[in-house]
Amino acid sequence: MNKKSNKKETAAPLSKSALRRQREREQRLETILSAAQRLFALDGYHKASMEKIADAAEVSVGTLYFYFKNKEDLLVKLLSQIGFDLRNMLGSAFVGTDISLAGIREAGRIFFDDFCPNHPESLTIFFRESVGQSEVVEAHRKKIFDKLIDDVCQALIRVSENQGARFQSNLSAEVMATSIMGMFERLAYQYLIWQDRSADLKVIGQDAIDFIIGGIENLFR
Amino acid sequence: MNKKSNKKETAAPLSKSALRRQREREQRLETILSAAQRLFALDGYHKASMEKIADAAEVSVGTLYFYFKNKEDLLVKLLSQIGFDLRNMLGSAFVGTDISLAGIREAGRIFFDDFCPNHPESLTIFFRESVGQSEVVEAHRKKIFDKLIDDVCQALIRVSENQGARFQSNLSAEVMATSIMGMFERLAYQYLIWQDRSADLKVIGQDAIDFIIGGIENLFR
Amino acid sequence: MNKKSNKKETAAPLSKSALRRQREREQRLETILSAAQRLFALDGYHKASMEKIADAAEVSVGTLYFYFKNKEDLLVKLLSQIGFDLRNMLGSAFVGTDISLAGIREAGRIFFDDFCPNHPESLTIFFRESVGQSEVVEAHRKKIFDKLIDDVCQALIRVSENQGARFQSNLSAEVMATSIMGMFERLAYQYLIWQDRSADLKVIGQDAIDFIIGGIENLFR
Amino acid sequence: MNKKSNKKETAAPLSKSALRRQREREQRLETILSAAQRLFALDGYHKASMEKIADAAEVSVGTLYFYFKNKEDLLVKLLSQIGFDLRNMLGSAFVGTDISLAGIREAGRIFFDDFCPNHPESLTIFFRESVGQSEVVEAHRKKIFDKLIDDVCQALIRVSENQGARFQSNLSAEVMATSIMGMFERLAYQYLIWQDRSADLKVIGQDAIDFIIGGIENLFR
DNA sequence: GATGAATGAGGCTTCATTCAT
DNA sequence: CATGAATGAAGCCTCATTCAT
Repeated sequence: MNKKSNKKETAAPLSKSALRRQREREQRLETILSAAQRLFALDGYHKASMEKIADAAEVSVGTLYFYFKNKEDLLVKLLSQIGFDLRNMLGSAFVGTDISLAGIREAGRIFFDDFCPNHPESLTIFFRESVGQSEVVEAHRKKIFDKLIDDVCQALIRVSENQGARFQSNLSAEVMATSIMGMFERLAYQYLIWQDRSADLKVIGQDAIDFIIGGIENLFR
Repeated sequence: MNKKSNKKETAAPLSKSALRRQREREQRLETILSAAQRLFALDGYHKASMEKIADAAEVSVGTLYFYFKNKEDLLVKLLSQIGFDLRNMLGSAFVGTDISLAGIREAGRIFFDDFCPNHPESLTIFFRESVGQSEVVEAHRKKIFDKLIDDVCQALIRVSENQGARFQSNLSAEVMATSIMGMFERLAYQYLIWQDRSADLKVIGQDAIDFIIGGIENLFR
Repeated sequence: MNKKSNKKETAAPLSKSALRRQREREQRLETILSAAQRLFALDGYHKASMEKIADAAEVSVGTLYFYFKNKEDLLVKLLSQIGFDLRNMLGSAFVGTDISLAGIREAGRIFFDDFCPNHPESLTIFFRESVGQSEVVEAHRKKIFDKLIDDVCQALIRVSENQGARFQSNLSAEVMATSIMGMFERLAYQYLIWQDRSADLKVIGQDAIDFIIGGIENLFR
Repeated sequence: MNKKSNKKETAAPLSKSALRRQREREQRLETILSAAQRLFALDGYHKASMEKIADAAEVSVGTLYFYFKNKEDLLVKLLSQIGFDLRNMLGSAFVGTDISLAGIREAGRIFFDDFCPNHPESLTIFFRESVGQSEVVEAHRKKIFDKLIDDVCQALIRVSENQGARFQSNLSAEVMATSIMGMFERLAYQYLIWQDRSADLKVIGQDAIDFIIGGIENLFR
C-alpha cells in the first residue's frame, strides 16, 4: 500500500485546521458506523448494501472505502464498538462482586434494564447479524464473548475465594460464566429481537438473576 | 442393487415399483439434505452454492430444485429435521421430570453426552448458519426454539406442582426454560463449534446441569 | 430518483466537469439503447442476452444495470423512444389536416417514405419484438398506440367539423384511426419486416393512403 | 424417432380397437392443444411451461413430447388450427364477393360478430403470443397471413373485373388486402385483447366495413 | 404408449470493490 | 479527500428436453 507519508504528522502539536480535520474525520466515521448499525439491524447484514449504507450516511461509496477496508471491516469495527460498550457497562458491575453476589445482580440489572431497552440494534447485530458471516467476524465475536465470559469468570472466582468455597470442577467457573452469557443472549433474542416485550424485561431480568444466583450457590461445595 | 423380483407377487396398495420409486425418492432427498448439512456447516450457508451442494450430493442443480423450492427451502427443511431430532431426543427426558428433577438432569446428559458429539453439524446449522438469514428462516428457528422452550417449561411447571412450590413470577417458568436453552446453546457454541473440546463436554454438561438445578430451586418459594 | 441534493445544483450552473459528465452519461445511455435496438431487432428480444448487449455496447453487464433497472426496463425505454420518434414525425403532419385531408396524406407519406426506410429496426421492435413480452411492456405499447390513434382521431374529428359532416357512429373516428394504425402496422410488417420491399414502399404507401382517403369519405354522412 | 408406422395406411380396414385407439389419440391431441391454447393466451407463451400445460391437459410431460416434437411445434400446430379456422370462416364469404362487395361485408361481419366473441383466445395467440417467437413460428404466421390476404386479394380482383375497373397500381389489390387484414388485427387487439369491449364490436365492425368499402371504391379508376 | 424424475445449459441479476476525476 | 460510474465474478434459478421404467 502506498501511504504517502504526511510530513505534518511527524511535526509538532497539530495545527488548528489539522485538529478540526481530525474531529470531522471522527464524526464522519461515527456517522457511517451509526448508519451501518441501523441498516444491518433493520435489513440484515447481506441486504444492507454498501450503497444503501453510503446513502444513509450521506456519503459516497468511495468514502466508505476510505474509512473501512471493506464491508467485513465495517462489521468488525461495529462489533468492536458494541463489545466495548457492553463490557464498559457490565464490567464495573462485575468488578464489584463480593460474597453477596451483588455485582452479579447489578450486572444483570444493567443489562436487562439499561442496555436492552437502549441499545436493541447493538444486540441485534451482536447476537444475530454478525453470526456466521465469516471466519474473521466469528473470530471477533469469539474474542468479545471470551472477554465478557472472562469478566464474569473473574467475578465468580473472587466470590468463591471470599466464601472459601470451591468449585465442583476446575471448569465450573468458566462453564457458569458461559452459561450466564448464554442466558443473557437468548433472553434478549427471545424477548427483544423476536418479540418486543421490553416492558416485561425488568421482571424477566429479575427472574433470570435469581436463577443465576441459585445456580451459582449450588455449584459451591 | 437387489431389484430383481417377481412381478406376480405384487398385491398391495402400492405396486412394488411405486414403492421402490418412493423409497428412492426419499433416499435422494436424504442424500441432498445430508450433503447440504455438511456443506452449510463446513463452508457456511452463503459460501455453499447450490452447484457445490449438487456436486456433493452427486445430482444436478435441477434435481435440487425438483426436491426443494429454493435454497432457503433447503435450509428450512434441514432446520425442521434438526428441530425434530432435538425434540425427539430431549422431549422424552423432560417428560420424565418429577420432584427429583431427574428428567432435567437426563435431558442435559443426553444433550451434552449424546447429541453434541454425534451431531455437531446439526448444532452448527441450528446455532450458527441459520441465524439471521431471512425472515422465513428466522420464523422457523423461532418456532423450534419455542417448542423446545415449551417442553422445558412444561417440565418445570410439573415439578413446581409436585413440590407444591410456586414461582416467583408468572413468567418465571418461561424465563428459566429460555435460560436453559440459552445455556445449552452457548455452551455448545463455545465448546463444540468454536473450540473442539468435546472431550470436556461431559464435565461441562455436569456443571451446567448442577447450575440449572440450583437455579431452579432458588426460584421456588 | 433518490439523488441526494447536490450542493452544486443549488449553488450555480453546472461546472464544466459536471457538464461533461452528464454529456458522457447521456452518450453512454444512447450507446446502450442503440446496441439493444440493434440486437433486439436482429436476434429477437429473448435471444439477445444482457451479456451480448453489453458486449455490443462495449460496456460491462454491470453498467447496463446502472443505467436500466432490468432487461424489461431497457425494452420499455427503447419503446418510449420509438414512440416519441414516431409521434414526433407523424404528429405535426396530422395537425395540419384540414378539409383536403392533406395532413393525412402527408403523414402517410412520412411514414412510408421516411420512417420505414430509415428506422426499420425501430419498427421491428415496436411491431414485433415488444409484442406479448410482459404486462408492463404491453401497457407501454398500448399507451403509445393510444396516443398515435388519438392523434389521428383528432385530425379526423377536425376534418369532419370542417366539412360539416357527421360520423356514422360516435365510435367511427376512433375506429377509423385504429384502422389506419393497423394498416400502417401490417403493411410495414409485411413489406419491411417479413420481406424487404422497401423499394416498393412508395407505391404501397400511395395506395394505402388512397384507400384511407376513400374510406374516410365513405364514413361521412 | 417419431416415425408413425405406415402399415395402417396400406393395410385393410382398421380393426375396432385400432379405430378406438386412433379416436382416443385424436381426442388427447385435441385436449392438449386446447390446454395449451388456454395457457398461452392466459399466461403468455413463455410463462406457460410444458409442465403447466401437461398439468392442465391432465397428461404427463412425456406425453406432450409424444404428440409434439417440442414446445415450438405445439405453438405451430395451434397456429395452423387457428389459421384453418379463420380461413374456413372467412373464406366462403370472400368467395361470394361480387360487384356489390357483399362478400367483403359478410366476411367483416363474420369476423367481428362471430369469430371475435367466440374465439378470443385464438386471436390472442395469433395476434400476440405467436409474434416474434422464432423464425419457424414467424414463417408459419406469415404463411397464414399470406393465405388470408390472398383470399381477400382474389375477392378484390374479382370485384374489379366485374366492375370493369382497374386498380391504380398493380400492387393495389395486395395492398388493400393487407390493409384490411391489418385493420382486423388492430381492431381485435385494441377492443378485444387490450380492452374487453366485445359489446361494441358489432358497431365497430360496421364502421370498419364501411371504411373498407369506401377505401376500395376509391382505388378503382 | 405413458410417466415423471433428472438433466444442465444459459439467463438475469446483485453487489463488493476499484479508480479516474 | 470525496465522488460515483464502471466493473465482472459469482450466484440463483428456470425450463425445455430426455429416457429408463
